[in-house]
Amino acid sequence: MEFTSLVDTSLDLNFRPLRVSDELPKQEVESNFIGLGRDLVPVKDEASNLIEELNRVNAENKKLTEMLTVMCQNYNSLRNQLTEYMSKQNSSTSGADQDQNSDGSKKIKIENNNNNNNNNEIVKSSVQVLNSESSSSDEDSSTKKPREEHIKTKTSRVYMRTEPSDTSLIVKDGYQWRKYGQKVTRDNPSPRAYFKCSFAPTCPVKKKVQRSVEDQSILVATYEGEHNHSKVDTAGPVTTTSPSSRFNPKNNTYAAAVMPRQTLTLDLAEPKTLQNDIKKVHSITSTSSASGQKRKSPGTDQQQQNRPEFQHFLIEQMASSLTKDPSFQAALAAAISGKFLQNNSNTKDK
DNA sequence: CGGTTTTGACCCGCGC
DNA sequence: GCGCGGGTCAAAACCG
Repeated sequence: MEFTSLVDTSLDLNFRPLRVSDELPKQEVESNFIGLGRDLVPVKDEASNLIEELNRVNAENKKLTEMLTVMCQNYNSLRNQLTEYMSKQNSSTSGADQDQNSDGSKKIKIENNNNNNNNNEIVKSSVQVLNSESSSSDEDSSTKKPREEHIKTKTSRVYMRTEPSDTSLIVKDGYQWRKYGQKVTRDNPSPRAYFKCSFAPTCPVKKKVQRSVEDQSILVATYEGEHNHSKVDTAGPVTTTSPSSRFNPKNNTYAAAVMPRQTLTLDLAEPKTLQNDIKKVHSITSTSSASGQKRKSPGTDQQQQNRPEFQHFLIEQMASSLTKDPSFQAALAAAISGKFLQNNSNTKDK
């Protein structure tokens, strides 16, 4: 299982002008645009907008870097666990006992623990892969299904933290669902909701959502099957409260206009790519940064910006801003969990 | 008016 | 055969 297939998430960072910042001397900003022959007052506004934008982009860069680090750590951890499991599987054909869950089904359970104290919505995401020949657990069972479907059905589970006050059983995963039933089960006082993909019967995917017995604030979503279509482009599932980061659930991207008419796509397919994309962000922001400071000492600033320390700082700034954006976190989490599911299905097919 | 949600009824497998 | 429990159906209610 490669991370590339796991997370094919792109970022589109759609930045909007922010609040006015007084950190940069106004004169510098003004002087930058005098040469453009513009009126002073509009230039002032535009310049301050650019500065705001720059500051915000820097902050987001930092956030993104932090988030990337955490993601990479989690990914490595997940891959190690998977590798370990695979090697166990290969070394012993009868070694399934230790991998069996209490319900008897053979599963891979990879947990991705909540990394820190920020407001991540997804506390942990786990992927459970049922062996094609194995029976399903009580939770995962679709006992009435024909055997063939049993073999084909991919089951995965996603854990998502919700607000304690939020009583809805809605898991934002980028797909559109239609609820077709709700039931109170014996082992859990919380009702279990049953959803079908809105594209049913074309798309056979179902999901069950129920609150965790241990922690009522955690929603456990169990997915069965795999989508035969792309994500629905609805604002609902991954609504971002901040217009600055517009998430597109169709392709798991964040749309970003870093600079006016400049759209940037961050491909989260793999850490290396991500790093490169962050650098793209940086290079764009560097450009805007340069335009804001060029006047004073163009050459010096250019050199300054080319310094790795400065680049790193900018990256950190942007990443920081991104990772502290709850809407971005939610969208990213949804995208990743969605990709986990997809990858899970694809892996099973092979 | 069409799509979605709600909810009681029904179906089916399983254990006794 | 019966009861139990999970899953699904489908009519009514709801909503935009």
